[in-house]
Amino acid sequence: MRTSDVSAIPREPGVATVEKTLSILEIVAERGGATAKEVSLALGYPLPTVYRLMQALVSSDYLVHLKGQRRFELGYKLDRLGVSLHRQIGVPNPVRAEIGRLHDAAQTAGYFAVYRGADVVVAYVVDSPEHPRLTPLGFGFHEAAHATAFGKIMLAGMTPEQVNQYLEVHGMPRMTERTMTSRAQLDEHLAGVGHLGVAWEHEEFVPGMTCAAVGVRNGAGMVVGAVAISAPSEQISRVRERELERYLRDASNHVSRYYRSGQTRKPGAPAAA
Amino acid sequence: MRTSDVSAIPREPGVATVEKTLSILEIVAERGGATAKEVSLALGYPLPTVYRLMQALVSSDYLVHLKGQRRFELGYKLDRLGVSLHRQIGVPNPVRAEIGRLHDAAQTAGYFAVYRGADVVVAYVVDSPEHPRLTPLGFGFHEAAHATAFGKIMLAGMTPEQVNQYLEVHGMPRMTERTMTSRAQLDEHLAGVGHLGVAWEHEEFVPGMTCAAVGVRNGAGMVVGAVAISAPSEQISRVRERELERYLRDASNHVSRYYRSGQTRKPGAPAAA
DNA sequence: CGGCCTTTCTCACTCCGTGAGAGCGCCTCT
DNA sequence: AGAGGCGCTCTCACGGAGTGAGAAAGGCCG
Repeated sequence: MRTSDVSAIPREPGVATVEKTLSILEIVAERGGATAKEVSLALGYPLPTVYRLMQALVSSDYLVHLKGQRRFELGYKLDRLGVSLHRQIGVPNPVRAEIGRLHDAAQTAGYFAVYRGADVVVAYVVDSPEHPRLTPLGFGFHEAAHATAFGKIMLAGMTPEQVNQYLEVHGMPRMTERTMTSRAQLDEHLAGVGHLGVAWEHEEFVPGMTCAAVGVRNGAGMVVGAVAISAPSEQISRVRERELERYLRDASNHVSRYYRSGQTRKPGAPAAA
Repeated sequence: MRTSDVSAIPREPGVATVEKTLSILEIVAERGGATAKEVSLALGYPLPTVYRLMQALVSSDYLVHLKGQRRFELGYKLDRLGVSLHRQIGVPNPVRAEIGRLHDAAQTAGYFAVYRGADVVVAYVVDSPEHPRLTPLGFGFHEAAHATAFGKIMLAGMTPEQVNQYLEVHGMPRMTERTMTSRAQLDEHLAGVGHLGVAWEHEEFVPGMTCAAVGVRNGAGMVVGAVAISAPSEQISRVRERELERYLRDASNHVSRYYRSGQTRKPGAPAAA
């Protein structure tokens, strides 16, 4: 929902046309297809402009024009780009399988997170109707590292400068009443996490939900990722915590072994399978 | 690639900026990430322009800037758009399962195709290392209906005017030496396909590969999609043909039953014109 | 056949994107 | 460490590209 208030908003010196074009794409995506008029109304752009931009998108295969139904829908190039993105983030199949095993064994949603540039990003998730993922924690989630279990593991694996930089960009927004929002508190917590090798997060991100994570390390011993689980807090007893930690360490060991064994990154060709 | 000579190229009156922006996106996708300079060189756009456009893409989350590695890679919004596209094409789970069963039973790659606007598009594929898909036939493939088995089924399910329109847009390009390229020949063939209820395609699309398809019908008896398989021609004996037809009809029956039973989220009627 | 909606076209204006060039800052090589 | 190279950003004046009102063309409906 973009407000098209031209006067008030301090327009970044971006390329206005690009922004308009992309917002059209997103409107069509949100609504599952839209007519030009709907877009025009929703975004406040004049009709001819909308048509021109949409035609540009159609001719590049980012949209298709369903003439019969007088609607625009998303085009096929978006699938290819999505696939490319997944290939760039590149979670190897053995790792996927390991997260699947974690999900099965722990009977919780299972996650795998990696660094990407200065960010911490969810790269793979396995869940099921009985054990669903935390709603915002899908592929590509890269916010609020201070309030998630895998985020803490990954922050603990960064240099102090990197942590500073991360927090400068993202801040420490309060997600729930338990979220840590003071830097001192977080630093102390991260020291503990680094010491124990496991991070717990009790309702600091979503009320009623608990997460835990363990780091994945490469041959040099550096944290390169994290395996994590999430579960309703009510299901987490002392015994259950021990059990989950065991599953996490187990998964982490297997994944770490994979990353140590060579095939770390960019194996050139996305090997079959 | 010279950018200097504007007069020679018959520029469509598209929005040039949009085109440039999207081509940047695609370069980054192809190469699995790129620096601004690489993009500038590859596309022949001046560096500042590339930076400006890339920053616009970054600020909309279509790209990310990995400052550490001085590279741009694809952003997370592309995943969401890809997911939206899949939702718009919307192959219901029971249908997916049926194609999976087709793959298992027939021991071939399995396909499901639907109408989308005036197009015929591959909506779902199940394959495996032993039985891989035909290389260009991935999700979103929508060309050369005259040379594919599912394309023939879907053309046979369209009105003559719809077929005319389709062929006007796409033509009948020769794919192999067996491709039908005359309209009369195709019409005759389609009549046979409509009569038999199954379409075969012997090396008309890719040399050495054979495909077959059977239509999926809704409650009104209209073709709304097609189930298909592909296999190396050398594996196709007379007996095997019979067997594959049986599997296809079986899959088609199950899928058709699903579409008759109500739950058709979209009335995938062949809407054209 | 006549209304209504979608889509395309035209055209003059002006605003927006453009791109050379300079300058800054980080990484690397010696 | 210093020097050099490279990646990245900013500025600014020019010019053409995008813009958007308006109207006309094309379809579908009753």
